[in-house]
Amino acid sequence: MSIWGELISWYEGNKRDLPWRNTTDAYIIWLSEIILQQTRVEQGMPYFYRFAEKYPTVTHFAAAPEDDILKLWQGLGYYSRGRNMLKTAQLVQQLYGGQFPTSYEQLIKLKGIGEYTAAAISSFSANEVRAVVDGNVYRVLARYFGIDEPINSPKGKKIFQQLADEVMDKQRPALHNQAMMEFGAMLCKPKNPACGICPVHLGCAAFKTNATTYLPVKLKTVKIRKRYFNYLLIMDGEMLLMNKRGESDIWANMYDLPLIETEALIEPAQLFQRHNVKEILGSNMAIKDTSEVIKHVLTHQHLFIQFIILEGQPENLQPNWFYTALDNLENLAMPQRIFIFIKKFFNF
DNA sequence: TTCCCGGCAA
DNA sequence: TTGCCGGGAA
Repeated sequence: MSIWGELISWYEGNKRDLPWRNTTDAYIIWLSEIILQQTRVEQGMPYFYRFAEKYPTVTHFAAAPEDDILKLWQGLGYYSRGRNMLKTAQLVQQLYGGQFPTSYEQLIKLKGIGEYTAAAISSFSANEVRAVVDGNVYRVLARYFGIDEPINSPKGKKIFQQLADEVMDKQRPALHNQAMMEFGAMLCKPKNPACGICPVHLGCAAFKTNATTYLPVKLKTVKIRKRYFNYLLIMDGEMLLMNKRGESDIWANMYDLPLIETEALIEPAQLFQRHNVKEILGSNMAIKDTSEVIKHVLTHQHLFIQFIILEGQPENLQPNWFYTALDNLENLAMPQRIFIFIKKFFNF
């Protein structure tokens, strides 16, 4: 018995009775697996029943208009799943005469079927020895073996797939895969796992070291914010109007030029139509020139910077604005982009 | 209200 | 790598 024997016993005693678990019909299993991609069982269940009733075989499915599929899919999200299903159903109809394939190699070629789904269908319908690795399996393996390799890096994915293959109960692939996933969904949950009643907690690395909260490790996908910086270049005689930055944003406490940030790229002329800008600058300023838009890439933000050269004096200086002599510019700490522009502009 | 979760395709 | 979607938890 593999180390997961306990798990399979637990599964057999505690599994939910789900409709797609009582069949080896690859079409029905495919239907359920696609619906359950990125989707909770409770949410997918009613959809599964509707699809299975309306399209009892892949031949029925293949004959459906796309509009009907999408209508039935409505509310499930990730609508490309529905569109891909139709393509796959039609292909299965053509290539295999409506006999849904059960081998991993055939399945993986179909639209909307990736490694996970191919492993699931082939193991459930034909007991092919293919270890499924879904979100549940990542979690169970990371915790049980105490692996802190990120599960969403290419390297991590490879490691976890290999491990899953290695520890798989090869005598009963379908049962093993079901057990792993059910266990992850019911006991080894993302938050507050039920270690107290876990059948394998004694062998679990994360349980022993109290690390379930930290495993699995997932790389944060830093979402990049786009920001649009409109810098104003304003002179008073030989003095340049500068801005001292606050401490809550990038370039904290450094110096740059008076800045008007917008949610999108904007023409300087448009910018000056804005109520809040008018209020600060008044009506005595004219646009003399505008620089190219410079893209400045930071880890978590992309800045689109343009410099607007103005003539005249603003009516209201903001609290952090001040005039300084040009020969003092060398002494002020500025972001490199700003410094380069100013240096070039004043030719020093 | 925001955050987190999750397979596949391009 | 990023976009695709909706639901449930925080």
